[in-house]
Amino acid sequence: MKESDVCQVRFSDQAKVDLLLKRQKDNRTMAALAEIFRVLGDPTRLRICMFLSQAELCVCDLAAILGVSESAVSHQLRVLRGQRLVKYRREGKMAFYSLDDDHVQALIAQGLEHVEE
Amino acid sequence: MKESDVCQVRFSDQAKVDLLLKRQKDNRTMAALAEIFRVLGDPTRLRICMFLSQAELCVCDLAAILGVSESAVSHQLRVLRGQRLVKYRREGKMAFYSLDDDHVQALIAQGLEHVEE
DNA sequence: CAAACACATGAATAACTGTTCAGATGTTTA
DNA sequence: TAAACATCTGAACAGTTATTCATGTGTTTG
Repeated sequence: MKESDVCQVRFSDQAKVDLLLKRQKDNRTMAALAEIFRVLGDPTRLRICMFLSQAELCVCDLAAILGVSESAVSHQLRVLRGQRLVKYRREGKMAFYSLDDDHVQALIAQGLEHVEE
Repeated sequence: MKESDVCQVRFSDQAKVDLLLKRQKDNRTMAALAEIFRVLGDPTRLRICMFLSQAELCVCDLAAILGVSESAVSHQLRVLRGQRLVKYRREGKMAFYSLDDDHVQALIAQGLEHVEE
């Protein structure tokens, strides 16, 4: 019987499993990474990021463009802020949002490559 | 009163809004992209992809490494398969999974750059 | 100062999601 | 052929989440 014909774990190929477990990123990093993807995984938030990659926009601009309420946009912007995906600049009563850094745009571009294969 | 002091939409700066709306990706592409991010946004699925980027693994290997039930892994692999993020190779009763293409790994690497700033 | 305005926030609700459990499918072994 | 095995699948439940609604905060305008 070939070794590869059997589920390794049941035959305690602990070396292989241990190696993978040892090499893995720490839990905090993985949780943070999953969180970034999760945040970009909502259509409204993703579209916000797409538009912000092209222009600095205020809340009601975004609401009008996206076709959702300003309240909904504000809630989502808070989530995006929490992951440092967007930043904002206050000017009087206005709040102008933009992407926090270039990583976000690069991440979206990378995702598009997979989608538009 | 400066034009930038006012929310453009209320003053119907339709040119700006229309330009962004015209430039935007079509709904299908955006939905697909959000879906990719959403799928990678679950810690279990993300960890599966991380491990599969290092080795071809069967379901019970993954279950052992992740510390979750084989059923849960199988369910999540189906989701990953649905987005063509992973593929599998049958060999008797075993199913060996691996990443579908290099985009996935590139996407995760790009995400890590943002997290490990 | 009072009203209008842009935005933020808390609570509530409806919709969604990941895991578990029980059972099914198809393959291999004794 | 029967039992063991690896995997898959449907239903159900608990936990999470995005939006709405009402209200609060701070700024600007008349």
